[in-house]
Amino acid sequence: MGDGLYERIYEVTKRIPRGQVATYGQIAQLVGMPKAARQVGYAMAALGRGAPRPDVPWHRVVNAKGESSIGGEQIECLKAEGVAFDANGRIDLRRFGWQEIEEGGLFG
DNA sequence: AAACTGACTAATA
DNA sequence: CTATTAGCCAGTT
Repeated sequence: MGDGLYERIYEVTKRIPRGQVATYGQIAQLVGMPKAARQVGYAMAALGRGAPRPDVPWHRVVNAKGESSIGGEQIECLKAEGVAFDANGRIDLRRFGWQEIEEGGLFG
């Protein structure tokens, strides 16, 4: 523990602000492994499976299409935080996608 | 030790 | 829109 890739993923996931979502690939980039989007998903799968990680908001992680890969509780949790889904069950990442850098304010 | 299984993404055809 | 391919890691059997 602590020196695994999964732990790194959990640390980044914990930084996602409430009411926003991040993609697997985005987190993969933040941990320094832009091609490890899969591992991010697998790391999330490892949660809610007897691994107590109540401090990791795994529900704020969705796929690149802006939709929940598992649905169910995932979607319910996001709706409860104010994240809106369209008729296709997709999230508008322009609005709810997590951006480390703020809008820039230049035009934002 | 080897094989299997998972909540992904981007590019190409 | 679908199918295929390459790139990643950890836990279970």
